[in-house]
Amino acid sequence: MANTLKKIERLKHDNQIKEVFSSNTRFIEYPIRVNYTFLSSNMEDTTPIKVLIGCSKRGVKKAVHRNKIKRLIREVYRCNNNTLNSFIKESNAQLGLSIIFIGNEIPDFEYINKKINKVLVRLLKNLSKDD
RNA sequence: CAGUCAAACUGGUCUAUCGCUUUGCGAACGAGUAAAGAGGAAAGUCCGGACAGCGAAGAGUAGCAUACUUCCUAACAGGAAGGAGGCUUCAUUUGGUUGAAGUUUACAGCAAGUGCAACAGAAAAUAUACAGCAAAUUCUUUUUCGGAAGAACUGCAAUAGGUGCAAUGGUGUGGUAAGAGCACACCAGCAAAAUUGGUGACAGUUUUGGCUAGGUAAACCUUAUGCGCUGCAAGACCAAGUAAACCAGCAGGAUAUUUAUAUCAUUAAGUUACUCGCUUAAGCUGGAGGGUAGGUUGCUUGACCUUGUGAGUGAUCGCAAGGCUAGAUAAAUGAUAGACACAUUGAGUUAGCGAUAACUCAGCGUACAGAAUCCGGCUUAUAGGUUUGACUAUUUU
RNA sequence: UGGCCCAUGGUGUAACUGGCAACACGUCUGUUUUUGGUACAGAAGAGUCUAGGUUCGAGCCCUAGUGGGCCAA
Repeated sequence: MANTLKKIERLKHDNQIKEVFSSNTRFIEYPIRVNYTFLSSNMEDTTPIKVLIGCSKRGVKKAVHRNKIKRLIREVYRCNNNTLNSFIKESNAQLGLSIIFIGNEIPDFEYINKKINKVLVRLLKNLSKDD
């Protein structure tokens, strides 16, 4: 299965975003904060994970740098989301996920790679516990 | 030859793998395939427009902006060319006297009104007081009997009484008791008129006038000119459901009559900041349907770009040929690896008397910065490269 | 996207129409006390967010920037 991240796999709708942020399931793996929840079912849309990637304006001032960070996170997530994807598919639900960068400095690829992998492992563990 | 500053232009290239957005093909929002995909400032949001809506679509006031002239432009607080002033340098002169070059100026009005000016200074705008000068007159003292000194009264008008950022034209002569543009000469400067040149700002010349008019408008203000307000989160459309808002029917205060119209009054609502003005309504029943959330559209062919050519000192404009060049929306234009290019640091080799240059290897680095309706400007940021100008230092021949 | 406001000792605020940057709390030193607090006496600590301009002279006026906050939807 190819590592893709299309428009449909992004978390966009206002209500869904509110749903994700109002739930209490979250953790911080500095400099990344993760919120996640299972979304209420939607018949038309069957993508297993909906992801939102963000970066606060307070920490990083320049728009160029924010763009850069978001692109890095997106790239790493895209390359490593296979196991999570298949896991969710088996449980036949829809996961809403938000990944937000809360650091102050501009990271490089290696750092982000390490962090995101850690995050995904931790997320899997948490989800399997809930089941 | 190097460095610094200023201005203008430019703003890395290629390959592989894995991806993203839009559009075309495709029955298909899937798979596949082809094409395209961020700047000179996309930034700040400081001006000006296009485009769109609002007001029963009017008037006045307030408010805001601009400020030498002419031109350019869709428009501008932008630009071009010029005028005037300031500053610097050089030359020149008895002398900032004259000229040249460069640079710079929010450059209408304080000879409309009002206000302000700490400290210092007699005085900060008003002419008076203080200090000062002085003949005559009166008084006092003294005397060498000529006069002298002091006080009062009176006259004088400055600005050199030396403070201040700033001091009421300057020099000289006459004049007088003492003085004063009081008078005169020369110089500087002002106003008015005429005239010459220029589209004009303005410049030159002549005559007359009164002797002099202080600073500050980035103080209030005055004058002239311009501006209606709000902004693509504007606005339009889509399916579902329903309101204090809309439409229809019935009812409705006083007066008049032609009995459904007019006028008047009360209250309320809507009308861009305000005022006037304008519009509408008041209770009951029924109908039809807005906003908000979501989606679609607005959305990219345009005061467009490239090349050539003509007009103009120039900003700019005309003509011809060719081209289509982002359109996202919790927001695409990316990531990894490698090679080259450029800059810099260190080491080495070669050339050269030398400053240095060329080559090889290694390390580190490659600016500012990311479209959000679209254009024209301005401002600010910017590694390296190229060009031009100014300044500084130094080497070699 | 559009609009509005603010920045002054360590902290919170003043400074009127441009003319010596003030106050409180805090800090430090001394006195009082067996010691600490309280009280009393005194001292230090800014050049007003940054850079230009106007002015004889800017915290104040003008221009540009930096940082922070607020509002509409």
